Amino acid sequence: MPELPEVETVVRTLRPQLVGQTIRAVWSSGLPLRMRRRVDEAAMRTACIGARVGAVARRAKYILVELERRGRATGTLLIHLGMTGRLRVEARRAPKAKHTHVVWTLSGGNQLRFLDSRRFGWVLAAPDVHGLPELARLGPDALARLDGEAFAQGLAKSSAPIKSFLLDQRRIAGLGNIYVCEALFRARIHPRTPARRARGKARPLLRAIRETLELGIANCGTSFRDFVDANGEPGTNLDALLVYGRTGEPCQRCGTPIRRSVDGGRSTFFCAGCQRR
DNA sequence: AAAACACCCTGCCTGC
DNA sequence: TGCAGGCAGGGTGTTT
Repeated sequence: MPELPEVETVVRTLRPQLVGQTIRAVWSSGLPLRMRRRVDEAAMRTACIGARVGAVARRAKYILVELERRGRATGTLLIHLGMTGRLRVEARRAPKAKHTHVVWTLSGGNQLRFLDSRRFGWVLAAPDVHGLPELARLGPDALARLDGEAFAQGLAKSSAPIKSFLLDQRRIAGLGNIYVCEALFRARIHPRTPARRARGKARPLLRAIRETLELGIANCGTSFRDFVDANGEPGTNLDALLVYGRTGEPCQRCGTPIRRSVDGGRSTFFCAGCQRR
């Protein structure tokens, strides 16, 4: 479900509720999550119980809850929301909603809860998560200061459609289907353009990506179906989308009806007038 | 090595 | 009202 702006929104709403809290207990449903992997409850307990939350950060679409003991960093709780993952902070006595898979009890009397109906999300805790392949293979964060020249060189070496290129988290990390469609529209690049042919547009494309993501964050995320932040609030970015989900509506730049195609099994929205092959 | 595809899972919406 | 089919913003492993 969530892409970079949604994850950033969750992190921002989570941070004030978690930092300074000590984790007292951990529970998990035992059901398998992403790739049929179960949460390693023993490792989770070892890393979390008695630890204090020092910071809450984001790397691409991952949430990092930094743990410390006696003021020293001792580990990280790593969370990926997948498609339908949600984090909520609720009173300990509040009933556990359906699809609750992990619960961390906090010193203040609340619980952090991870819910995920489709179970495409992932949760783990470890002393050092940075060497894990999940994080190690990520490309530069899409909101980091990106090197336009390096990005252009990456484009030049790939024949994949530009949409696939941008969705590949090893190239640039944090974009998903919605924001890729939006960024390509802003940059006037057809989604099926071979990456190497978009090389000359590397800088405008990076600018479009940044604008798209910053707008998404300013609007607290896109709530297309059911995205909500850690307080249960939906974002308002749906209204700001220019092409995604707008099949048949006139392009806001040229009036051509927005088209939908399917690429690699995923919906693509674009304007055939502005985004020429 | 890179690109294309199948797969993981539930919920919701559409059309019959 | 029920049911089948299609669709969904994620990543990963396997095949080509």
